[in-house]
Amino acid sequence: MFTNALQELHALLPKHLIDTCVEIAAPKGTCLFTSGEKPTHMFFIVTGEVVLERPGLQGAPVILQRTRRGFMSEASLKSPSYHCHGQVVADSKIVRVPIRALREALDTDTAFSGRWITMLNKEVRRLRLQCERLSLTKVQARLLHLLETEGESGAYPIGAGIKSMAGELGVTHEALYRCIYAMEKDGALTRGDGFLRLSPRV
Amino acid sequence: MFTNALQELHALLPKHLIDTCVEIAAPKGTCLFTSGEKPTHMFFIVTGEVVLERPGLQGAPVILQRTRRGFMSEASLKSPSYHCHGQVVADSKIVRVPIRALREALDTDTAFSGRWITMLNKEVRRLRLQCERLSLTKVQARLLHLLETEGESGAYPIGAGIKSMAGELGVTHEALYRCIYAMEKDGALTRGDGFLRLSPRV
DNA sequence: CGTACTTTTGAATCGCATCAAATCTGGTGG
DNA sequence: CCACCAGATTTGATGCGATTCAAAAGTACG
Repeated sequence: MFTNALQELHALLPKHLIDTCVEIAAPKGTCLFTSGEKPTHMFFIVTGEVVLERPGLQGAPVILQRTRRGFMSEASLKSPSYHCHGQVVADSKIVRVPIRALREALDTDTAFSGRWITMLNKEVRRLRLQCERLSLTKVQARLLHLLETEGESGAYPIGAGIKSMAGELGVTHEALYRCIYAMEKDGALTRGDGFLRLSPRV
Repeated sequence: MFTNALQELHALLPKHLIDTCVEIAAPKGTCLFTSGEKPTHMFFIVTGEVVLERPGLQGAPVILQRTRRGFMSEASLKSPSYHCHGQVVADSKIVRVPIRALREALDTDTAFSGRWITMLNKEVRRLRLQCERLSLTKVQARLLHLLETEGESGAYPIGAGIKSMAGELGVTHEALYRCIYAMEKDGALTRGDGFLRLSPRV
């Protein structure tokens, strides 16, 4: 649809909101927000990678969302406080939109709120796919599901590394490495240019 | 917030939309819609239980969502076709809202679209929790997570049975039975009245 | 060159899926 | 009222696959 993430943002937001946006460079390791904090901005990822995470019940952080493009934590639009951390895991370019102006625009501009609802619908569907994926028991099944549903004709960017992918898939990085290796050996998969590519079915 | 699901619906929808709603009784086994079909209505579950499911890659159906109250498949609002099945798994009372009127109301009534966005935000958060839950590896951890996040102070309705719960948790029913039994024996859990109850920490 | 991190390989263990079967349950019809 | 059936529930045994712990090799960066 859009070759460029910024185009997408411009198509979504009304013009007067765009003027209030600030583009920031967020190096890996930056914390955009932490749990409990009051949201003042919405973050739109242009390039790079950001994860939403929560300290897990047993200690290990759980990744709730991994975003390489698009809004992060849309759900916090009307929340008085964040319920998770926003952590930058790869050098990123991010557009910051003041949340108050955004809320006002949503209240007055019906065309905009329609587009916003469309975006949320997309996110809901994406999350349902992720749930479906996580309910698969085998690593290979999850990886195939990821490549088939999120990849562009079977090509999926590795992004911030296999470890980060493993987290998103809900498996250990060792298991994912072994799975990728086995599938490469089978010829079901190739790796290169920072992409995983499904081999076309013969 | 609302003791009654219908109150919730009335608070959400504008009055003129309520008049277009039809309440239907859907016995267990009813299929509300199937994949590929064009959405003409939105379904609001008043009582009972409905699941969104998709035929899994390996055959076994995958449960994407289990709703006992509230809108089902909100994400299909603007979709030309459903991407999953809506299956009634317990005798249910359901309100059917014509999707066209709903769309028109969202386009013109900003207060309503604001409430709709709030609802979608809640759904996004719920789905993220589900992802978090499914990324836990042990059955007991998933069950605890479910009771802690979705239960009312640790009490969670079993609803349409353990098998249905097992599907939602992404585990086999045998594993869940065994887990519940073990936790009951430990005194961490009690069962009764169709509820699972977490024992208060001593 | 050293440090920190990712990637990779190895081996042991454990929990869950799987298959099988018995029991229990509610509902139906004779 | 009982026989019967379909489904849910429960228990048992087995094997696989992922986790886990450990450690080596590779890589980026100052």
